[in-house]
Amino acid sequence: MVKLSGANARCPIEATLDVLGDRWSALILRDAFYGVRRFEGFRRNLGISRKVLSQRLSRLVDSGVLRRAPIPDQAGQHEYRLTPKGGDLFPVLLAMVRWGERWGTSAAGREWLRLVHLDCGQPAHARSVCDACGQSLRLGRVRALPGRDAPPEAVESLRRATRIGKRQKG
Amino acid sequence: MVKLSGANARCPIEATLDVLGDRWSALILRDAFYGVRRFEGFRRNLGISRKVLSQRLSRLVDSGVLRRAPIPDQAGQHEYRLTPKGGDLFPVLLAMVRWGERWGTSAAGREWLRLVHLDCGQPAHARSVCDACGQSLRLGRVRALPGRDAPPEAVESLRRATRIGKRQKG
DNA sequence: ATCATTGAGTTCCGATTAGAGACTATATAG
DNA sequence: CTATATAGTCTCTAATCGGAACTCAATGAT
Repeated sequence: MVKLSGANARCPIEATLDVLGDRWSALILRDAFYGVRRFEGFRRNLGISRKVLSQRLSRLVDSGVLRRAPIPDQAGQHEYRLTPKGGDLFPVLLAMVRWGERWGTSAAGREWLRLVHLDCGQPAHARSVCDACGQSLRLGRVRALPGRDAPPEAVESLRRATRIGKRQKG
Repeated sequence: MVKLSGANARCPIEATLDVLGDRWSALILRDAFYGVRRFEGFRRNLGISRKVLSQRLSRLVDSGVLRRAPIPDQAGQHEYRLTPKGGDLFPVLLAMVRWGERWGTSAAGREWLRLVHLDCGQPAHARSVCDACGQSLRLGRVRALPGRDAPPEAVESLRRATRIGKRQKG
């Protein structure tokens, strides 16, 4: 599952999944947003094996969302911090929080996590709005089209999406 | 990676990852948003093996984000459609698109996918705003605290997050 | 009526990956 | 000089993946 899928490798969602599409990587980033920075911190919080944690951290550093920085006055030790590229994943995590609060198993009425928006003091519930008009982006009101630089395979995929199996007889 | 992590299983992000935390599941949902509905449609678009596709679809149906519906006048055939629970994952996908467009490998200036917001006719770029005050939710301006119903382990995790390894000497 | 095709899976196999746990290396504390 | 914490690496077994072949039902073509 590490391999990219060739022609689709540039689809923006797949690009994001290269970083977040693995459960452990996503959880590590979640913890990074919570403020965890050190190897042992991630390990204890997540209960992940050292081997896998080591691999995932390396991969996250390689892909530029975390950076491995030495700790001053603490020779030989270092910490993993979010880069701007990594911090920009915040909206994805927020959207996940939102969904989990609404639909997660036995989430009904439960408050596991309290995110507070410091600018207004209210609980931070994320809403997706259109950057251009400011209105909520709702599923039937957004149309997906192949972009200017979509490879032919992708154009075909998108065009084929609704048609497969509809058995166009004529 | 299928197992839930015990005490943390109710964290809303983990609840979301139970559905989206596997690359194939995420890609299947992406295709579902594009309009793909049938087994062979997913298979051809994704190049996924039949076995894994079958497993993933079953899991997505079991978790309630897709529903398996018979096709009228097409005996024995059926299609997979997003449920309201599944459709509500749209903001997560939109946030992923946004990140991939900004940071994906060689995404610079490329337009692979064109999402159009039908309400305003402009390209649909998602922005995360606070449901309460309407302002953008930015990383440093959101504080994570244990919620009312957080289990003790989670409280400790969140409290420990920034402290591990800081070697509190006193 | 028979044969081929398509849709939707299931089964088997070899290769990859995950997780548990032991081992290592370095630095600090006592 | 020994014990402990940090940050890994190594080994072994068990689960999982992709690919290919096989199944089975419903059409479509001859």
